[in-house]
Amino acid sequence: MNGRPHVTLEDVAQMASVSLATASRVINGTTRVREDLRDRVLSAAAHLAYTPNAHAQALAGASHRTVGVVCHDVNDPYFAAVTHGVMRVADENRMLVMLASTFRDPEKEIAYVSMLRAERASAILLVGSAFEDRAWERAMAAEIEPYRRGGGKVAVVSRHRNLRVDTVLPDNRAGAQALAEALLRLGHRRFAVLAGPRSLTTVLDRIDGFRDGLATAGVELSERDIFEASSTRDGGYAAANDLLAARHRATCVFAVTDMMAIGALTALREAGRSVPDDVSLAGFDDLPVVRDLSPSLSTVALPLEQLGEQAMELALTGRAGPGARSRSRRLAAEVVLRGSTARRRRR
Amino acid sequence: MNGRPHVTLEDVAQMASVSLATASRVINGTTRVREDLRDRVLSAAAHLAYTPNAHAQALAGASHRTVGVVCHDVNDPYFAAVTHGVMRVADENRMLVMLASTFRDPEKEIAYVSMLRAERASAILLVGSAFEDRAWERAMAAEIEPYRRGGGKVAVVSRHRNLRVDTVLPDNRAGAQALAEALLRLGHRRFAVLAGPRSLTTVLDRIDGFRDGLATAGVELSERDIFEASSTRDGGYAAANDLLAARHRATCVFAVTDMMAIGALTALREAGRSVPDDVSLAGFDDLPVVRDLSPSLSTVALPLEQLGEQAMELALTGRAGPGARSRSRRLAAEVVLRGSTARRRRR
DNA sequence: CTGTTAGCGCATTCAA
DNA sequence: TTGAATGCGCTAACAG
Repeated sequence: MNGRPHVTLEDVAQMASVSLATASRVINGTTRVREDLRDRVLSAAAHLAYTPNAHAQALAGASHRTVGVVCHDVNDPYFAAVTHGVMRVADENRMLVMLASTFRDPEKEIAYVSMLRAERASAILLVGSAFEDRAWERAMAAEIEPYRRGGGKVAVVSRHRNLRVDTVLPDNRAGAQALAEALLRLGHRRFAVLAGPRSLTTVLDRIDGFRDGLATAGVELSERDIFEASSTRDGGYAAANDLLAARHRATCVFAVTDMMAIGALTALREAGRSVPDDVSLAGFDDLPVVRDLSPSLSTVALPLEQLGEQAMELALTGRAGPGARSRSRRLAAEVVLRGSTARRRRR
Repeated sequence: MNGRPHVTLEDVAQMASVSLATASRVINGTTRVREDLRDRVLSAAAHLAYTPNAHAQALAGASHRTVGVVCHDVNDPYFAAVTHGVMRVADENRMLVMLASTFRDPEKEIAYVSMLRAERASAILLVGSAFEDRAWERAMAAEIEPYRRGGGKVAVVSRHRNLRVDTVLPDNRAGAQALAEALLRLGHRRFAVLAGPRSLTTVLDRIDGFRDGLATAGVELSERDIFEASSTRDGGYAAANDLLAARHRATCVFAVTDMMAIGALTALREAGRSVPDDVSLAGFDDLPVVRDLSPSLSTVALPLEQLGEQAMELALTGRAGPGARSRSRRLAAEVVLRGSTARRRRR
């Protein structure tokens, strides 16, 4: 910011021939001010196109209406939907959102929290899976704790061990288990999983839940049934091709995220495999677009926008300080069977 | 921000037994400082988990590394992709992005620019179509101009009349025209358009371009061939149903955005119309997901992430002040024919 | 090289 | 009710 200096409250006060204090009072509506003075200040402000300097306000002690949100990738519809929920609540509370996208780089996640801390954001929201990595957890805690000690509120979406903060928890494990049971009911007995990086808690939870569900029918999921790739459309595409190359005999494939399922669907189609006639396919998340695929995708529905809304609400209503007991809201996941899964056919 | 006061540079200086200035120099690396002092400051800072107060820094004159981005809807993949590009460049420059989503409300767009102005964001990016409305244009200009006068940089993606700012311009008109010509070449002569609100410049440009393209073959597009709805998936779904209800005899339908085309595709499928056998369908934008639809969508490809990257670059390299001549970068749009469009069949 | 000091723009005491 | 004065935390002169 250079160029001609900004219009300041001082300028407004001068033009209105009142003191700085009076001008401040008018702008903030804190105290009653004589009608005519008020009018003079207001019209001076309008005339000069005055806008308060949020930095000065923040520094002078007025609380700052900014929240920080850190997600893995804005371009992924999952995060876009959750962020949308966050923004709705932020908007209702006239707050500005500083959104950081880490490009799935754990280091960046910590760096951004640090920047947000510098910005004195009144709350920081971590949206997206934690990383299962002791060093990362420690580094994150080293940022989060002093932040909370300084009065910052923190809320996270998804499970973060060792971070005693308010949490909104999509029920990944139970959802995946219910999905497994539903797929078993369709007659399937041979499964494969297209998984994102096992370093993500979310991925682990979904695999574990799915495995547990299969176990209820005595079906086992071995390491060779799991194809790991990145949690993206291209990851799903690659993982599905790996599965094909391995000549895996699954009659039903579970992709741990809808984005991966979308990539897998195309890979299967390109390989001449019909979904669901040759192989059934299910995802997880229920992104808006999966209903428009053909076949439409069976999946586990998560209330994506609510995830964001509730995290934001927790952050807004949170009592500051690390002393406050951390709250946790669990949101149910629901199995939705659509066209991409079919009853297993006899040969 | 309340709770226990924050750790300040003063605290660090005290703990390191140096002056405030020295501590500042060490933290910012501006000047050489004696080795041992440097170490003492650094270890004190680490020990106290010190983070500079960005507000104080900004107020004291250090330029603020924050940019504001205003888009219509983070949940729409178009904006998500453009924003992704913005974030990439912002990240490379260690800048924080304050992202506002207006929920397609013109009023909010102006309110957010005002807030961003208060935040003294070093640049403001307007992503997404302008509104064709004199009052809106005036109100927006009333925010933008004082902002630029104060040294703020502004860049926009898409055409904004009467806002003399740096612009990144996807070639909507030429793209739509080229699409029309390609569709004519497939033998189509009866067309319909599913359009977003005509209050958006982008929508108008695309319709006009399409009409011009048809005109080259003497094909006219009348008002009755245009079905208007919101620029969303649901809007496309509704518009397609309107078209069906009107028993429109188009052999080819152009949806002005891919999101609308996605909704239309489902509507047509639900109505038992095969795409492209019964009717061809084309969109605009080339969202990543449209390749994974079935049939894959013919569309006009825009370099979405580049749109965001270039806007951000313009803002970063921009000379401040309204005096600076505004620059404009035009990005080409390219027709991509996929499975959703077919040669017109004889009956 | 290091320390002292003067603001940055505002909210908020404290006096009047 | 209004005005004058203080300080928020920091950077950037300036002086030593």
